[in-house]
Amino acid sequence: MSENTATGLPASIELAWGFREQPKKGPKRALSLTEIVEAGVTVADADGLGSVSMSRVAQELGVATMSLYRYVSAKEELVTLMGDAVIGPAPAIADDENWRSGLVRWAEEQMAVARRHPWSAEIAISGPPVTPNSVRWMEAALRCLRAAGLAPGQQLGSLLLVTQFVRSQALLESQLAAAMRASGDTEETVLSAYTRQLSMLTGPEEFPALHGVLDAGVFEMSAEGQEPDEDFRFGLDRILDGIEVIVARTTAAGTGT
Amino acid sequence: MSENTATGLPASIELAWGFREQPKKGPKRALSLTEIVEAGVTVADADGLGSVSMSRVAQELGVATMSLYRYVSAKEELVTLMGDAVIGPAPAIADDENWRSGLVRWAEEQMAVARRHPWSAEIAISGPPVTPNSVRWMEAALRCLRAAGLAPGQQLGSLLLVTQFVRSQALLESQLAAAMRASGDTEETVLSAYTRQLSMLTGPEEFPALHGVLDAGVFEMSAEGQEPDEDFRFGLDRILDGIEVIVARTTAAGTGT
DNA sequence: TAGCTAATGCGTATGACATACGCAGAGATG
DNA sequence: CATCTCTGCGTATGTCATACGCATTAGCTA
Repeated sequence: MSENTATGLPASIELAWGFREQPKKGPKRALSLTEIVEAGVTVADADGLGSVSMSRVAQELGVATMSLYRYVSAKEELVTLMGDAVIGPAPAIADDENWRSGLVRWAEEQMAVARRHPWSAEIAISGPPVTPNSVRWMEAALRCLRAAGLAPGQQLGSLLLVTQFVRSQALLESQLAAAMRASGDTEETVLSAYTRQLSMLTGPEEFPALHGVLDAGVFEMSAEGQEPDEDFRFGLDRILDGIEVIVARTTAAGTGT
Repeated sequence: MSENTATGLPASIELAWGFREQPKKGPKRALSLTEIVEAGVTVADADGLGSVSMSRVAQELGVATMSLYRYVSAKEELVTLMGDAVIGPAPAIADDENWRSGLVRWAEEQMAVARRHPWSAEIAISGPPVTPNSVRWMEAALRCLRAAGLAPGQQLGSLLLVTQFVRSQALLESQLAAAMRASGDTEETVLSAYTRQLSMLTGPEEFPALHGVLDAGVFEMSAEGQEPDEDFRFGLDRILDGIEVIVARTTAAGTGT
């Protein structure tokens, strides 16, 4: 609602960047932003993002609920900062690193984080990245894409593609895990339940392609697959193949003609 | 929590599929699921998904809040069905249609829906599609991918890629529109504000690739671009290029060897 | 050293909201 | 007519985010 600062960003975000010295006047602050964010992460790790409430986080810290609002102006800011905290610093990208392997590493590390903190994929995106670590990750990916020779607009478009893919894949995994936890069943059982549901709801005549997939036992397969990463790698490779097509085109145009 | 039905799906979902005849005994139902879902859509179209509450929807229909729970066992079900209602029936895919142009049409029509109901992109994905129209859309896309000669697992993986991309693109657009509405500024202003924020927070030495993009005025460009679809088409083409790579590989292997 | 004043932690209060529970009436079946 | 199921819905509960204001703290000034 109100532009709090010079950048137009919430004070807590600027604080996370290290701007905004604390004033000299009043009593010392009993907490720090980092402490609060860490407490939020602890709660989310333990009981999921749904259990993160202002009062729960305050309780975790042994302070009153309203005290948190001296550090964060809304819950959404807390959650955003929690997301920033768990991705951590971006992977280092060497200048001479192959763009594709760099992006693979980028995506894999991001995925690893998401597996460590499944709730992080549930955080609703409320705007472009403005938080320190997420901007650092952005920089890392852009370095790869720039090295690949893409134009700025293409870099941004490609980055979006990769990020969103990792995100959605992580969300999928986390939902599968949640369904397993809720039902107490194995991954295989949960997936085959889905197959059964679709089979009961749809006829093979009206839904031939769907039944083609169901009959192939795809969902069961995905459980038996040695590599849990198989789906992830497939999607990632598809996206990178797609990017490679224009990389090749751009390079050819720049070199050949 | 409880498996209500034979399929294990909530009663309202089965109802949406046309299963589950209404019982003969009690009073006639005053409402229908469709009516309720339409009322929800009306509210969301008018004031956004955030304004959809059980009481608000009930008010829209002139009934009491709790009455809705005779048709829907939780708000989440309502929202899921609202999402299903707005995507509507899937586009028809001719059997001899080129897989790629079929998917382009599929994605464009889905995007058109999302632009008509921006809130639909905000709906949290809580599991695989089980709702009638969304399964029909799934079928439509699978037909294209099957026609392309992909294996079932590849079909599913590719479908995921396209869906999630459309979804995230729609969400991005809707958030941009929301930011414009909130600030009263133009698209150009909102985007250049973001550029300014990043410029103030990051130094060109630490963030060379980022500044490369910022200096190119990418965000401003995207506002001046004649085609608002430009970003959408870029990402979509990238994904389809990526799919095409394995289509070609598969076809070559099947035909040549 | 005695204020002055900004900043702090936090108690209280408000207003949404989802939803459990149970009742009174409807209406088909026996 | 009696019964039993299903209806709409009033009431109540518990959770939450957050606005507001007060008492307290502690650096700065005189």
